[in-house]
Amino acid sequence: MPELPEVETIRRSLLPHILNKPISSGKVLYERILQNIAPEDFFQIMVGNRFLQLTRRGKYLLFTLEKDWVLVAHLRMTGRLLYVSKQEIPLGRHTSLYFAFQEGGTLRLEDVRKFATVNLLPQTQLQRIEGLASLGVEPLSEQFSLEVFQKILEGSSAKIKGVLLDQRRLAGLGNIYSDESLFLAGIHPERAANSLNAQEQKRLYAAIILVLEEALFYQGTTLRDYRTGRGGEGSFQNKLQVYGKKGEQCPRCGSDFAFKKVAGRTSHFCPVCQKE
DNA sequence: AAAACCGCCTGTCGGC
DNA sequence: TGCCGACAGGCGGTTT
Repeated sequence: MPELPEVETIRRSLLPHILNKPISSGKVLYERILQNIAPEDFFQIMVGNRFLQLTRRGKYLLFTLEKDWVLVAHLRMTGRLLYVSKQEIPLGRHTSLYFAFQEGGTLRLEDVRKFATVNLLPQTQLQRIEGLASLGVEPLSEQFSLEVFQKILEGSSAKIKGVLLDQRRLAGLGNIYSDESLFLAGIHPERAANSLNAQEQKRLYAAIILVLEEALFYQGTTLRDYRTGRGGEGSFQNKLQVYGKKGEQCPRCGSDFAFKKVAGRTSHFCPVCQKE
């Protein structure tokens, strides 16, 4: 499931292929992907237009177009964004939307489970996308200081796992990197966020940054659906310590890993290294 | 006000 | 072998 490192990898891998190329045509095959606009209006704006910039905020990708339009994409669970150089290659079975560039090549959004969303709106209206407007701090930015993180933790008595997943507090963590960060820091997912002592706060802060940076270096985690913008697989799945390790033992202490639903998601942790 | 729960979707897997 | 329920998890909306 694309989290921050995956979405950032997609951004970087699409960037060299899609900028400043006039869009000559396109099609929506799953209409409900368009959140705020009808297909006819959508293509009226898109055809003849060009992507000028591609940026990321949390798990959102923002394609800036001419005339101040912005296409905002969120891949949710199984969405993929792919640049395919040969226009003739048939569309995948789960293609929801594609654009063809005048000079050849297509940009495609594929999504098995159809949760992905696309909005097209003027730059000045971006705040209309509630989830985007309310995003918290970017964990790989300079704004994410230890002090900022401490404020987040101390401001909530909810379970730490739920706080890490709350995009309004911290933008970009999903289930995989939350579990990996908590394991690395040795903190139980059900601890109250405001119960962490200064040392634990610091460990978790460092763990989040380390895990995200390493995952980004390895171009994300491909367990099933995730692909880069060019169709490649990431390799951080080979570096996972705890996520998906059912039936295996903790590399640190040898105990059997534990599993439990916390904040609605399966949490993976070591019951010995991560005491409640 | 915050937290828990549900619906959206389809493919995969384990059990019988 | 084939069927079926459970499960995967991000997020918005609803309920508690």
